[in-house]
Amino acid sequence: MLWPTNLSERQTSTMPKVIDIISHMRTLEGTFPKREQLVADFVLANLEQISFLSQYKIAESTKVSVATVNRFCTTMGCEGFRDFQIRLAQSVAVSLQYLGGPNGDRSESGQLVTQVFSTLVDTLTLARSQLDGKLIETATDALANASRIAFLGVGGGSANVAREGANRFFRLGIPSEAHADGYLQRMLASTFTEGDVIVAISSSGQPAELLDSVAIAKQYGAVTISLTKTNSDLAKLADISIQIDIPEDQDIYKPSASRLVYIAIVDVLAAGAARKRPERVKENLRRIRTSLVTMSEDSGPKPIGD
Amino acid sequence: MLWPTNLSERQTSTMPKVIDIISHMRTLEGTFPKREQLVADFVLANLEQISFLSQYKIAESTKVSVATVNRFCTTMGCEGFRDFQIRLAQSVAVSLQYLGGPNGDRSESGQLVTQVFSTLVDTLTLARSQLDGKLIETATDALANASRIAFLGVGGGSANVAREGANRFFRLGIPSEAHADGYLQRMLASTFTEGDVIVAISSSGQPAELLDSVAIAKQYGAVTISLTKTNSDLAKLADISIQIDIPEDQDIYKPSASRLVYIAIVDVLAAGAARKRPERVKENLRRIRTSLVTMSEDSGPKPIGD
DNA sequence: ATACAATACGTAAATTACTTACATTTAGGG
DNA sequence: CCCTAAATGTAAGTAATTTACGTATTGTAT
Repeated sequence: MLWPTNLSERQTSTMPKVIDIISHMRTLEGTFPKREQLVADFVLANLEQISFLSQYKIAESTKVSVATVNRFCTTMGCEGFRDFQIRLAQSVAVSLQYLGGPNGDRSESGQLVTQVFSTLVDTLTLARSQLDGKLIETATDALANASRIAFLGVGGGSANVAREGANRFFRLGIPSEAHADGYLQRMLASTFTEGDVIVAISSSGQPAELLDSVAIAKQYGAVTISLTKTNSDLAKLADISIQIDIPEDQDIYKPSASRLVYIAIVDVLAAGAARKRPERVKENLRRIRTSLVTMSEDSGPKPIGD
Repeated sequence: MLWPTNLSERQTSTMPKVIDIISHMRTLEGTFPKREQLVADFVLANLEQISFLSQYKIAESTKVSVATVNRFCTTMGCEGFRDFQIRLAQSVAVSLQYLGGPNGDRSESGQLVTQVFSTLVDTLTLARSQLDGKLIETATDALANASRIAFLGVGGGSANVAREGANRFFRLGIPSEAHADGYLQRMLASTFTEGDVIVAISSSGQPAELLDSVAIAKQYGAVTISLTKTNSDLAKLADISIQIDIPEDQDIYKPSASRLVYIAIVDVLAAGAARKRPERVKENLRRIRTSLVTMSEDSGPKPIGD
């Protein structure tokens, strides 16, 4: 067996990787017994359908016996037909993913969509691998207990991330604001003190406004969190530095995915902080929803705040 | 049946979409009958194992009858348990692919990160399957040839998406602005005319400000694009409607992923428009970069505008 | 060429798993 | 408190998979 099939046996730490059964099949191509080879050919020719067929149907189509189909599966290293079917389904799903999705949209704009989304997902994956659970823990702790939070960002992208942050956190009942202007940032920072939190966001980690603001706030006892590039000046300066290294796409026609990643991280922080203060959050969300309900007749569960 | 299971019947051209069963399950979260909900919870908690379990094992673990497990599958829109198993395997494979395999970080915050990122990836996948290449083509055409563009959004989330849009498109050399205020929106709309484009963004598709603004702009000959919920009022009103159906997570501690999807779609539009006017884009990006370089010594390739 | 061994294959029985019909319980509304 | 409809469990029925065993085929050594 390649993979534990029942819960009690399963290892939670190192689950074996999904072996790409399609490649495996191609590797074994030619080494199969004659009739099994027929099955292999048929499978390769009908990858997308196989998973929804029964052994009988396959046996019928290939003119071999059911047992041969079954044997083919064990030859492939699977437990039996069932196991094979599932593994194949997984391989196929992954392969289709690369081919631009099951909708088979091979048009130019379809590919554009695929390209942008793939980049985003890849970048998200990359970012996740760089996130340290403990650091997130520390950051959410600070945020959940903050008496107020300021999100600072400079330039179009980061400023928007900052706004998202403020938007998320005020819903948790923590006074939150976002600022994009350097002078305001510095002024604000100097009013921050113990119990307050500054979150500085910058993909370059260099803007002087941010560096100044963080230094000022720190000096007055506020906790400073940075969301920025690994080893940048900003990362070195802040108390808690969430550092992310994202390859900026050189294709100037492709928007950079980094701000999306930043927003995702802000999401994580907000979700984490929310769990640490459940009562207040519930009440606040209820109030916000109530205030919105009067604006439209539909009161069902819907995105809070559009 | 959602998908033809035998070869003779199959259509090769328009294979039905692989519905992302995980997202679908999250959509239905809370609407299941009590015992079926138990099954749903179990499935979500053991995504990677389920496909290798039998109905019995699942029934046993969740303390419900086999029949209930089966019913759960049909409630999910599947043919039966088999069908469900395969579909789930596919969804899981795709998700795992992106998440780089089972995550080793089993700490609470590690799981938090995984959860947020998984949801994002799932939602992105789901959204992509709903995007129609032709529609995107039409939209990017209109945008690339616009003499000016206004991005309109109401409420924290959508307003930010609108800002992102403006931020992206002004870099392409197209005068772009974003507005979150209802009165400004209506006033602005009435100044729009042929050759101008309005992009209205709303996850509910109901705000009166947006409906009014779109109606006004349309009346004066501007092209109107909407980015909103399927079949909403806004979707019906706009000339070009990019319609997306995203399950809003019922877990109030988990931020909604929809705005991220909207930003992703704005990315797609920007990338598409950029390709249609390569010369102007290059020149504009060059100028923007030049203007930034003077602000910091480092002139290497870096995210344009932080 | 022939006999022997080993592998390949099919048939059918046994087992396992899935599905459905029906009876019972539970929850909501008058 | 009763009635109805939905939800659930039980158990019978059906389909699918796996296994055991016997036959056929292939290869090899004499």
